[in-house]
Amino acid sequence: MPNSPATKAAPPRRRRKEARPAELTAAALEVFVEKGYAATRLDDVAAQAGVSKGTLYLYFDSKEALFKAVVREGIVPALTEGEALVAGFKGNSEDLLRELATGMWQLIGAQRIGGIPKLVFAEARNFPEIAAFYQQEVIQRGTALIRSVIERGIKRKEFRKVDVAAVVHLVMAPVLMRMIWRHSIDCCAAAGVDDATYFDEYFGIMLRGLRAERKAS
Amino acid sequence: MPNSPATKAAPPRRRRKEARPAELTAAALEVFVEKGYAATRLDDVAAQAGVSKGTLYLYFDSKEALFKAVVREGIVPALTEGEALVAGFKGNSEDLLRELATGMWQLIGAQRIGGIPKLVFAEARNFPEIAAFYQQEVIQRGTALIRSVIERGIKRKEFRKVDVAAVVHLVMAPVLMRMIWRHSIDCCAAAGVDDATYFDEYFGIMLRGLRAERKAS
DNA sequence: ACGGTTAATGACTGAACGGTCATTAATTTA
DNA sequence: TAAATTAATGACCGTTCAGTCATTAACCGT
Repeated sequence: MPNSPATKAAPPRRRRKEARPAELTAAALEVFVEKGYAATRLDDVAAQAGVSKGTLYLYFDSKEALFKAVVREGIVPALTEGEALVAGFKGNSEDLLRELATGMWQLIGAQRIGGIPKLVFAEARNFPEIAAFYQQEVIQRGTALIRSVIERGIKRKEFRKVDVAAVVHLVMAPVLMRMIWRHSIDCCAAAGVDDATYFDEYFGIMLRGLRAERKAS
Repeated sequence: MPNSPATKAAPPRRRRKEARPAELTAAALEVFVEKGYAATRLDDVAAQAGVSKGTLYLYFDSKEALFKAVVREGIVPALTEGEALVAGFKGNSEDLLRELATGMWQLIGAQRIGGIPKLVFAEARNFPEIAAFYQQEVIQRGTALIRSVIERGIKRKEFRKVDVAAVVHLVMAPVLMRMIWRHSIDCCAAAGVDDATYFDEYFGIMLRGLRAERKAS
């Protein structure tokens, strides 16, 4: 039994004004993804970060502000990166879609932050402020990004003519559902299908489904 | 001002032992879908059904029991119907998949009960009992149902050889995501795409993606 | 009409949680 | 080293909610 006799001796306070915000959003991400928004207790976030609840309120005005910070830090940069990829891409649109989806999966889906979309979908109704925020900062940019890829493919005659708005959602759905499964019923191994196989089949179906038919000469 | 002078006169009690359970599950469905599981207050469910909270506990042991009753009443019968469709189907597998997906959408997705999957995905982590229940009674049967259709198609050489487990999830994803959108960020009109268009494009891509390539003679 | 049965009620309990603020102590400055 | 500054604390408040139970009243048989 180390640390005797007072095992519960209060650890010394540390003043670390600079490092706190990042530590707190990291801790918050952990707990939000684990518990959801409403069910996250700020005491738990504080404990996870090794500080008291009071300290949390020193850096963030409210639970909502804390959540927004987590999203801005974890998702928005990935979107910016995706936009850059699309803007500068030279090859065919199939490859672009592949790279974009794969990149987004690696940056978001496969990370802890990949638990956030589930949370937002789940609790949007109960927290309209958060829904509006996420709509603006993530969904609008995300769908615009996919749309630009689909339209590029159609314009270059690599993809069939399809209803772009619908297809944008169809392309995103399997990726989003993969994130959702991973963070809900069967943690980390949705029905025993590994990521590689899942994405292989995803591209196999999606790209065959989008490909412009080769007109018999 | 009708009903004067005591506008707040307590409405008379009514004893309706037979009708209550169905009324209560209907009210519960409404509130669960609106608020989610944890955020649903049993007082609200009772109010929605026009009874007091005490009455609710007369018919259901707990919130959990109430929720299970809602699922058993609203989703399980649709699965049974789907199983019957597949078991007796004579045509080709493309048409079977079409009918199954369309039928499930009409029976579940387009109804209020279509809000339940979102809720389960969202809160499975926090309520393991409910996750296990839903896994057993819905997910297992649902995935088995889709799997049987995919396998049928491959066996009859109507579909390509694919990784069945992965494709089962890929086929379900767009339908599930449609339900989720509908009950979260943009209520009832996911990004301005109507159901008909969405499902047209869904089948267009999925079936093209699954179809066995016609070997050049 | 009246007494017995039981469906229905709603005030109450105990636990939980977001947010506050007076107090404490680490660090800096003089 | 002593005073000033401010980061950090945690007890506390008001509110919310699942579940309980003593009381009330609707219905039924006689």
